[in-house]
Amino acid sequence: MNVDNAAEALSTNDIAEKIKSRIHSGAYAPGQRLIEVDLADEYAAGRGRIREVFKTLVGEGYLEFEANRGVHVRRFTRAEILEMGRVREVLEGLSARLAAELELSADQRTRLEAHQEAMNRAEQTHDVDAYNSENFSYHATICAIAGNQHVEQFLHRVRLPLYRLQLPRNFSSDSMTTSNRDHKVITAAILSSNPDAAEAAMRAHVRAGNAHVMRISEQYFS
Amino acid sequence: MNVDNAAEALSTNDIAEKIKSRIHSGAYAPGQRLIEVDLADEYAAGRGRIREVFKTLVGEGYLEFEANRGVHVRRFTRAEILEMGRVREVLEGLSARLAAELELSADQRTRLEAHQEAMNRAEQTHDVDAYNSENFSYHATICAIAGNQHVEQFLHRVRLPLYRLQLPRNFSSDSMTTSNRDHKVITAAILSSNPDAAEAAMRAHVRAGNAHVMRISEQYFS
DNA sequence: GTCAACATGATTGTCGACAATGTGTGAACC
DNA sequence: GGTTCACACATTGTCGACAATCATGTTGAC
Repeated sequence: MNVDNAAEALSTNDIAEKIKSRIHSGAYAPGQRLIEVDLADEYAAGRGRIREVFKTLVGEGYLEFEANRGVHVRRFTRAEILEMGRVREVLEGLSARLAAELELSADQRTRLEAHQEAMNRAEQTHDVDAYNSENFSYHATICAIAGNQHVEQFLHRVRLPLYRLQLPRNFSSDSMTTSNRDHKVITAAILSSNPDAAEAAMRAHVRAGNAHVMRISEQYFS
Repeated sequence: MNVDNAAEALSTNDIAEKIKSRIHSGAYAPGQRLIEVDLADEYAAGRGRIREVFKTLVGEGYLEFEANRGVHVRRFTRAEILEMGRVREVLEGLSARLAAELELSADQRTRLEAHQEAMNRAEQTHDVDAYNSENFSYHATICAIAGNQHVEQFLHRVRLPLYRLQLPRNFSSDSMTTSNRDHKVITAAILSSNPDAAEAAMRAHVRAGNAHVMRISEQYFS
């Protein structure tokens, strides 16, 4: 497309981040094959560097590798997403548990409450986009409070398919209310340092989300 | 050491497997730096290929990368192992739950029972090595029955530090009895299709193992 | 018209060479 | 003797070239 893809020197890490964000945004669509020389050209790098980035992104679950065919953007079937959903259930549950086990700092409490209130506002004003966005931040915040690197890393991986399914109609105004009811229970459990309740509520919450995936139209899985 | 490292052509995959097994066996010790040109020489490959293998193994948690310093074998602190232990707890729990949710085939029942009986025998004969080995197979079997790719993959990652800690004295004859008591409960829960019981028992079992790690001498973490 | 064999182009697989970076050693100076 | 600078060595970072492989389209025989 662009003729002037001269660009300045990008570090190998920058390239990886750019490719990831293009996958998230859908600029690189699920199933799309990525040609080494094209990207090398586009990012002003040699093929070797692109290849190494590919290997890293395969490891992170963004790309899939096929011998002598290179890589293509990972495509998730409904069955795979549900399989990942089961894992997400227990990991989000652990995340909530770990957060509830800690004595939260004032700052952590404030952040958690702020996200909860933002979701409450979005719910009342029926702002689906805002709710969606805050929903992600909320879960990320709990994960950050939990402070377990592996939980964070693994959760990121099993959440990958959701980013692409993160469409406005993913939340109807109705399911938004249901979802936020769960959030309030989780928030309360964490703030009152009740690990068992926090984990149980979070697991139920994610399980409900998975049930939602089961009802989504087949077209989204292409 | 060897002068005659001529060797035949190894596929890139073979190289990755060989490096992994050397890490497991301790031939490449935790913290040891791996020099690209040395391995390229040893495995009769170019440096580029070795670099790509490194990227893959970093992604799998075997190696750690440092800018301009290459890679070294991942070293786990006690705190990290305990952090991974928390994740292992819920993932092994999920593994047991998923297995218990299924209608097991005759073959699956047989395999599970065979491992349980092998552990029983090892317990009675106080054969710590056999018990250790069967213990790993037992957990792997449950995981295989569960049939969730992500559970399997993630569990493999959080089990990594245990392979190196898999030393004879890891199980005293006493703790072997305690451990196997858990196993019997888990096996029964899976065979009788009781997911809640299976998960709860497995979580308690892993939690006990983590408590054991907390008491291990500091020397093992080097 | 159909199919096989072949030729061709596109893409990945692999290597070696050179540049950039970091590390350690030794000499010069205070 | 101790500190600092500079040089040499070891190692990683990057690229371009060539070989191997795969996909596709074309030719020719039946």
